Order: sequence, then C-alpha cells, then structure tokens
Amino acid sequence: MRKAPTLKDIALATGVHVSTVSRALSPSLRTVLSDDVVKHICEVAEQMGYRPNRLAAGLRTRRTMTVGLMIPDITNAIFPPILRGVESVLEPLGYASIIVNTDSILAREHLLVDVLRERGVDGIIHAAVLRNDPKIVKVAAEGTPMVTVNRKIENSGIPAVVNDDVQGIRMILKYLYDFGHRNIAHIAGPEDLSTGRGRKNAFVDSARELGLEIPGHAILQSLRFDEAEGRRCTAALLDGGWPLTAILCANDRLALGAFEVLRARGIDCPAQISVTGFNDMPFLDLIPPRLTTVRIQQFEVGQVSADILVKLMADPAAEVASETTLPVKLMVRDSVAPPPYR
Amino acid sequence: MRKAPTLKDIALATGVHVSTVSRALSPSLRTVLSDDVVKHICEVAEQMGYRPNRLAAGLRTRRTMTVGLMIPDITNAIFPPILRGVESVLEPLGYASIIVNTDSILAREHLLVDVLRERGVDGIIHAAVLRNDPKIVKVAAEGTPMVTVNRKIENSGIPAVVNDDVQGIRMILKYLYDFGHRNIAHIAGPEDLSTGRGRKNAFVDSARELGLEIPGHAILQSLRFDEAEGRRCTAALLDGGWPLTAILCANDRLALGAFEVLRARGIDCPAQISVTGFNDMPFLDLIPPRLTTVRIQQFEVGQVSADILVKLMADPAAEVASETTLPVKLMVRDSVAPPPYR
DNA sequence: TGTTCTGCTGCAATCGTTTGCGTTAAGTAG
DNA sequence: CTACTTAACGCAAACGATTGCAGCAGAACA
Repeated sequence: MRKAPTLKDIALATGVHVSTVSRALSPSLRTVLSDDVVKHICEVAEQMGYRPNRLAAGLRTRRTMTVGLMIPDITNAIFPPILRGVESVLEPLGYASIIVNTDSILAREHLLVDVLRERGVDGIIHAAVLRNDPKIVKVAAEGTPMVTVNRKIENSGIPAVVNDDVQGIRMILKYLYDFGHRNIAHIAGPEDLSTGRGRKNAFVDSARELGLEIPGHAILQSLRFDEAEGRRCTAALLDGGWPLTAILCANDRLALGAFEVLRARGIDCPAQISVTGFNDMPFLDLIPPRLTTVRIQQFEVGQVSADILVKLMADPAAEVASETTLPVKLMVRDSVAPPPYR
Repeated sequence: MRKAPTLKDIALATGVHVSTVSRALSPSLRTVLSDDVVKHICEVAEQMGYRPNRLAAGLRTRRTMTVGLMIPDITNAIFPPILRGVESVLEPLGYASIIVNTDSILAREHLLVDVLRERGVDGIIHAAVLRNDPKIVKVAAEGTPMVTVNRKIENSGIPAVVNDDVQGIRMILKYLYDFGHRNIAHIAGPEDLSTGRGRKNAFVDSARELGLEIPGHAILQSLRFDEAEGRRCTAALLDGGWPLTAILCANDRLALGAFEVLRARGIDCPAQISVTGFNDMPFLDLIPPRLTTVRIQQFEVGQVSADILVKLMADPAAEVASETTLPVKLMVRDSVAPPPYR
C-alpha cells in the first residue's frame, strides 16, 4: 500500500514550502505566485498522482464538499430520479453525497442526521421529513444549510421544494367529476407527512368546490404510502357499503394496492370502479389497467432543491424562495371510465 | 450558528485534559480511567450534545467510517435492494455510505473512484465494474479494501460476490427446451460486463449440452442492459428471418423491450414467441405477460458483499472468498408457452 | 522509612491543509 | 545611492481527535 502523496511530498520534490504548493494548486490563490513555479508544481503534482485530502482540508476550512441526502427508502421508485436530479447539479460542482434511508422512522432520522453532521456535510437535502420535527428544525437553525424536498416542515423557515399537490388533486378530481363520478372515495396518505395531509385537504376543498358530498367514512387514512395500506384501505372502503364509483388515491402505490383488492374481488377497474394515483412512478404505464395519475417532476424537483442548497451553502444568509412549487401534469391512462349505469 | 462542542470544550467543562476526555468516550480505552471520571465526562458530554468530529478522527486514524458504493445507475431498479442489503450490515457498525452513479462510463468511474478516495473512504463496494479495468485493480492493489458485486473483474484478485449466472441460464434454457422450444434466440448483455459475457457463454454452453443448434445470428449483442436495446435487438432478430420460437434475454429490461416490439408487431407472447428475463426486478409480476425469469438475491448479494468488505477493512490481509456465488431461482410466470404448432 | 510498582492522567506530537502574517529580494522613485 | 513599495514565497498556527510516553500520586512491599 503506497501512501498517497501529500502536499509535503510535493514540497519536498519541488523544493518549495507546502504552503506554496497549496497555493499553486488552488485556482484562486495561484495568482499570487509566479507562473513558472505554479507550472512546475502542477506538473510534479500531476506526475506524482497527487489527490488532495478532503478530510484535512475540511478540518481546516469546515467545508467537506459533501452533502447529505435523507430519503425514506431508496427502493421506493420515485426517489432514485430525485437523487439523479440532485446529483446532476451537485456532482459537477465537486460535491459527493452521503445517502441515508430513514424508513420514515423518527428515531432513525434523528440518528442519521447526526451521522451526517459527524461527517461534516456542508448541507442536507431532506426528502423524508415529517410534518413537524423540532430536531430537524433545530439542526437547520444551528446553521446547517438544508432544504426539504417533496415534503415540507410547516412554517419552519426551511426552504421547501414541492409539487403542486393542490392543483394535482384538483385536476384529477375534476377529471373524475367530468366523467360523471359523484361518489368518490379518497385513500389519504399518512397524517404525519405534509404530502399526506396536503393532498387530503386538497381533496376535501376541491370536493366542496365541485359541490360533492363526501361522507367522512369515504376518506380512509393510510399509515404508510405503500401497497399493503392500499389494500387494507380499499378493502375497508368496499366493506363500508358506501356506493362509491371511484377511488382517488394519495399516491400510486396505494392505487396499486387498490388494483389488487379489486381484482381479487372480481370488481372490474375501470368499468365498475375507477382508480387514480399520484406521482407517476416508473413502469406504471406497463401495469394494467394503466393507472391514470398525476405526474410530478421527480428529476426536476431534485435539481431545484440542489440549486437552492448550493446557494445556501455559498451563503447561509442567502435569500432563497421559502417554498418552490413545481407544476404537475395529469397523465390520462386507462384506469378511469364513466361510473356504471344504475 | 452555535459551534459544535469539541473535546476541548468538554475538557474545559470537566477540568481534565482533552486526552482524558477522548479516552473516556472511547469504549475500548475508557477502562484505563477511573470509573467516576468516565461517568462524569460522559454525563457532561451528553449534556453538551457532543458529537465526535469524524473528519478530525479520520485524519489521525485514517479511518473515516464511511465506505463508497459505486453503481451504474440508481434508477435501475435492481440496485436499490442491493444498497439496502449493504446498508443493513454497514449501518449498525457505524458506517455511512457515499453512493455514486457511474452510468457505466469508464471515465466517470475513474473520476468517481478518486472522489471517493479523496474523502478517505475505508473501502469500496463496486457494483459497476467493467470486465477489465486496470485502474480499479490498481486502486485495490494499493490497499483500498474493495469487493465487486454482481459483476467481477476477471482474475484481478478482487473478491467478487455474484449470482449463479451459469446455473440460472441453464435452468431457464432447460425450461424452454422442456416446453419444446428448439429455435431459441439470445439477446446478450454488453460484452464489457462480466454478466453480459458470462450469461452469453452459459447460453452457448447450455445450448450445446442440450444438443441445440443455435446459429450465430440468433445471438444478438446489446450495448446496454436497457429497454431500448431490447427493442433494437428484438426487431433485428425478427427481421433476420430465423424461425425462432423463444427469446432468452440476458436481463429483464431487455425482455421488457422485447415485449414492446412483439406487441407492436401483433405477435402474441407467449402463444407465438416465448420470452424470458433475468434478475426479477421489482414490479415485474405486475407487468403482463408476466415475465418468466431468474430471481437473483439482490438484498443478500448486498449483505454478503458488505460482510466481506467489513472483514477486509478490519484486516486488509484477511482471507476472504475470492468469489462468492449466490444461488438463483427460476420464477415461473406467464411469458413462456409451448412453441406454436407448425 | 525508603523503594518499587501500578493505576491514573497529562503532555505533546501527529494526521494533511489552509491562511494570516512576516520576510526577503527585486524593483521603483526620489 | 538611499528609501520605500511590491511581488513572491516561507513560517507557523490553527482545525479536532488520537495515542505513545512521561509523570505523579498512592499503595504495597521490604
């Protein structure tokens, strides 16, 4: 194991002081040196295969050029595109990312945020926040640049990049309405996530605007954004006896769970019951009956949040939008049809 | 921004030397101190919210407790489960992971391996290696603990954790054969990946064992493991005129591409042409005609590779299996049927 | 009582970079 | 020819933690 060359090694090889080598290798400081010294040092450094030690530099400068990305679960297909969006802006700038999965567990989240801080991340992109979380707010307030994505912590002062949930729910509810649906149930996302609650509120408000009478028991509360909860809620809904003709799900995975239950019970979707989703996760267009859903801009949401984080890392006091809302788009596919004639 | 407390701060608060604090906080060294001093220091540290600075510790000890994970592309659905498998063993041990996407581009891979080394990772799990890659071999030889997963660098001395590709291909080819298929085409994976070449060799060998005559033009060479290449190769295959009755694809995404072309041309799968995949990626069982494929143990492959890496990081000279092959399993679904009668 | 041992803690160097400040020599002006 | 500016570089102190070694006390022993 040959030891990696350090500034000192280069200094020794070139006969100058390490501080001179340091300056020669820094684009902004090399101007104070004479051109030929810079050139010589760079050549030797190159030839020795010098790579700066970010640990040492970070210790001194308090900038590690690494950021932390907190997500609920990387196996959830909507997060990888977000990460690539983040990476697309951060990597060219020289940042690396430490990615952690919180599994939406508060204790894990708190543990992991410390894992990130111990490693001196320059900032955190948080795609897994709960609707309120004092510890995270405290970390941000103590000076760690942070932006939340997809979700937000309500009036926390932490910049958030979100999708236009209200508009998305409104569009898709209107779409169902226009097909003639009046008895529309909603499988809501978890209460402790801003997306869960936000979409539910949007559902209630939009329903009122449309003059729909939605009884309380037609709104089911899921505990997680996954297929199992989709199944549970759908079954409960069907067993409830309300003559629903459509189910508006708070996300695609809940809708996939709904598909399963309907299929198992021999209920045709969309002929008998229409189903809609939210997010438009990958491969959805290959799974029948192709789910009509709302497309969120996953990659872009990552990009925008990274852009903001970069600004914040450059200047923690920078003025950035406290909330950036990206437009969504209705993806019309096959899971919605007119309600059956009765 | 309140500065994070350091050992020095605790030392000041407790009236002892920083070295004493350091020892008190280290489980292995605290035994040399008197119990009450340890207790007092721990209490004060706890109360001040002390978190060790891994940068500083890493600079001194050359261990950062972070590892690098190199994958081709996180949006490829088979990698997230692998990452979770890796995380399941590394995180409890206190390791964090820096994840990078190489996009299977050599130049990016080389760049990113330096990104990891600059940050002083204690080891690298490499799920994106090309079949041969001198630079990576050099990095490993210079002492960076490394294990490759899913793929391998042939006789490089780098421990590899792979799936039993040979057995998988043999099983699925036999499965097709037993249905009566004799004209079986193969869409092979990229030549520069060990999985691509390995599965192709396994196909050729297994075909010979079964006494199948497979003409050279029935083996199409894809350039990437994706749907677009699956489409291209399938189209070329169909246009080639060979009366094939089945297509054995080197992975699921190629098979999904094949599905598309068959559907577009009005060819029924499996009635007219059977198709098989490899990997069993998530959601595959929801996409019709449900693909018959080979399941690899994604999570486990991650676990095992992390286990090995841990051993290597503890002792770079540790004796570890140079190649660990995990068993695969045939997933029988709906995309295979007997060849049409002619 | 003097000596040795042992248990506990302090000292200081070290890891590799960065950076404010001081020093030197060359260059310019008077 | 002296004085003073400026360019170019060296010095050394940080950053926060670890760790070999030294020192000091008290205990045990002769």
